[in-house]
Amino acid sequence: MTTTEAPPARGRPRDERTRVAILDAAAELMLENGVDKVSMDTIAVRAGASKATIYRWWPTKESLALDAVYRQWSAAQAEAEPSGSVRADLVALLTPWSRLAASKPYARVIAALLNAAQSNPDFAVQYRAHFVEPRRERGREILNAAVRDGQVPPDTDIELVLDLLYGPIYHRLLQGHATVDDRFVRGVVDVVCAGLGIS
Amino acid sequence: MTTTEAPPARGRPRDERTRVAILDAAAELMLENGVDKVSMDTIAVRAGASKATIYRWWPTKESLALDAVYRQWSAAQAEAEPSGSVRADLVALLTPWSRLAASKPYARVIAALLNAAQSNPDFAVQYRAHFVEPRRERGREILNAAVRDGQVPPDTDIELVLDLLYGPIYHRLLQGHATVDDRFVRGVVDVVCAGLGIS
Amino acid sequence: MTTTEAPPARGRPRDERTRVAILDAAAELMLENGVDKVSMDTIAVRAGASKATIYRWWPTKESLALDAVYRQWSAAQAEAEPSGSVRADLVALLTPWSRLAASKPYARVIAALLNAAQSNPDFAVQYRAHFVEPRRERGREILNAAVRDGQVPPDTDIELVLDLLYGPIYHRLLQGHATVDDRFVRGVVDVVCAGLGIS
Amino acid sequence: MTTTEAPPARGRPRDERTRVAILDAAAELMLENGVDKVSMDTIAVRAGASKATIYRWWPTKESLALDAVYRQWSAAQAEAEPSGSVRADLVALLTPWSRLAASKPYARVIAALLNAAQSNPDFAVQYRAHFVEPRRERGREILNAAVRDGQVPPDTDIELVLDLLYGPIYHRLLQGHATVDDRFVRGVVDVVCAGLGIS
DNA sequence: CGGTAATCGAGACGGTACGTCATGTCTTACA
DNA sequence: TGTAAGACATGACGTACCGTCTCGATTACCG
Repeated sequence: MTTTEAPPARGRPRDERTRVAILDAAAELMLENGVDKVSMDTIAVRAGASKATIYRWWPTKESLALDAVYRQWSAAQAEAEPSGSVRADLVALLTPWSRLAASKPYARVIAALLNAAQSNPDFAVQYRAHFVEPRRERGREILNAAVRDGQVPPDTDIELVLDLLYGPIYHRLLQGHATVDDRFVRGVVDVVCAGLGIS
Repeated sequence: MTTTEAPPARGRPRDERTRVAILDAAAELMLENGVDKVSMDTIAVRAGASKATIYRWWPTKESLALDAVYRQWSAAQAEAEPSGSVRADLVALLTPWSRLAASKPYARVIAALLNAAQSNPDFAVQYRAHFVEPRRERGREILNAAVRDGQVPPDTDIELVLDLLYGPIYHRLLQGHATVDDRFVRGVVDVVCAGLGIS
Repeated sequence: MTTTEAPPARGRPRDERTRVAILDAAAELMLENGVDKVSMDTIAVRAGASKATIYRWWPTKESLALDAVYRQWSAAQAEAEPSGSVRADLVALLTPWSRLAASKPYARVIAALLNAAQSNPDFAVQYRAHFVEPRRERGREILNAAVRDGQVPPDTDIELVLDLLYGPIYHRLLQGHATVDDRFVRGVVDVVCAGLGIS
Repeated sequence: MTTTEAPPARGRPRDERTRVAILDAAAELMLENGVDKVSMDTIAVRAGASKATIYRWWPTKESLALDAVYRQWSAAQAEAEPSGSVRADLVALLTPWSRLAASKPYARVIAALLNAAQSNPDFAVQYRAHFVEPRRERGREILNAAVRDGQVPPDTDIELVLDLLYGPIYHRLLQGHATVDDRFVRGVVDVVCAGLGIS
């Protein structure tokens, strides 16, 4: 049984340092100024790269923004141990994430990605696959385990519960009408748990 | 006590038909194509107006989008009678609104406004004053009445509850990972009411 | 009898100073560096104009080069009096023109126009209408007059004679294998006149 | 006196088939589309060669164009026997050459070379050494022989006569205001010979 | 036969200019 | 004064070439 060999890789290989420089430059500029206010030229100059090189690997500014921010985003993820308590697990899931999201002007970038996703279904898929689904999946596991344990009734609409958990946090992040802090996250989890009949 | 008379109005008065034509053209084009894909030139041509006239009354494209869409939005509002049941009142508040929001590609425009608001605090205030606060205020009244009635404990964090109600719906509208229908809205209200200890 | 009135001219009129600034900048830069070595951006900056404004009035760099150089070219034209002598008239026609052509690196610009004309029939027509035909026409008049006078046989192929007069001068200008001076021009006219049987 | 031996030739020798493939591809593409419209990438792909290989042997696109077209050009040359008649010898010199030049869009390539030569003295030398001098030299021989024979006065300016012969043909080829056919060539030779006092 | 040296194809890369498009301001004439 | 028409400066866009580079593979000579 032979593993599929990597192809011989003809031609000059992609320069990893350039790739990283572009992503770093994009992330820094976009977080500081917002995606729309940053030009591809500026990113190219900051990265010491060529605009053509950027377009060779990222078709649009938004796809670059997604990769660039996701790089920081995913680097700052820590998995928590399941504790047996649904409430505690949900708080442990949401709190670090909400702290990260509120720690820098990520909301501005998220809003830009969201905006781009509205008119581009392919990009919407990319966006959800990176920023939405992984986090929902973790929540889904916690809730499914709770159903198996009998802590939550078996006819519970898990997807609805996930929206009840993430929706309010996104709401505050994006609309900016109030701050997102640990108290708020705990409050959301408390009401939802109470609503599901969890002690 | 005299009502404040309109000022003498020197020169040619503002043309109301032009104002409406601009708003209509902007709303139609932006709903169909998304705010970013529509240029001010296109709106001007469609409205039979001059670009200078548009900029005279609206400083940015987003402020025009806000006015244009809010005009349709507010025209389609109906106030429901308070029924005595918190749950029923909340459903009566959220359902027509969620139907409206999902009836056309409003989410695309909302996302654009939200995006603009991230980098422009003044516009963020405008946005919230038009699209967020009026609806929250209606919900706030319902919940405050419930507190007065004793249906809800007096230490309830009303703002958090409002986010629990609106957040999930906005979440689905913007992220597009699932549809917003009456069942979903009722589900949200059910869990939240249960969480608050409402029968 | 009413002269055809110019139409009311709606909108902001074209800025004549901008037009002249663009032509001057283009002429100066192109003569100094050659058409190909000058970028539209550079011309725009030098003219204090916008690139978009240039493209609004001139579709290609070559069409701009044509207008710009023709402006200098045509300004430096002086008409000579017919003297009765074909030879003298031809010398009087060709000498000032050849001096002008050799006075600055016009040949470099002409070569660029010629090159562009090879692949663009419409531009070729423009080029000939500006740089070739007016001068040929003057020569044609002289030669036709000579035919009427009987100085030249009536079956003379005028167009061929014109090519015999202009061809050698263009040849030296473009190929650069020898200089174009008054002696050369007179020599060309002498041989051609002798070939036509003119005393 | 020893002929300088080729050096021992270390390393892999140059691939002759590649050289020919590049020249063929360049000639075909440039004649069909014009030098400026053809990119080095396109030539490389058509030739099945690498762009780096092209640049290794030809410093600029124009130098490649020169080699590529000269290859066809020189392959189609036939030497005519001296006949004793100057007029006949000149016609025999110019006619096959003018036929060749007019047989394909060579003028377009010539114009590009000429254009490049205007801004690059070294290339101008190359151009003349390939396309101008060999032909002039043949004409020079004919005319010098005519001087020796006494058919032409000894004080004749041979270079001027050469320009009178080649200039008009180049003029029509490049300016395109009239066709170059055998009649035209014979007409040029006739007038020039008459001008020189040749029967 | 193994090492050294050059050539070659593939293709990534930095850079420059292109020609287009949208924004927001302006200048004119008309209402 | 308000407005339509439309010119204009500004600046970003996304593309196309240029000429250089870095690989791995190839092909000769040379020891």
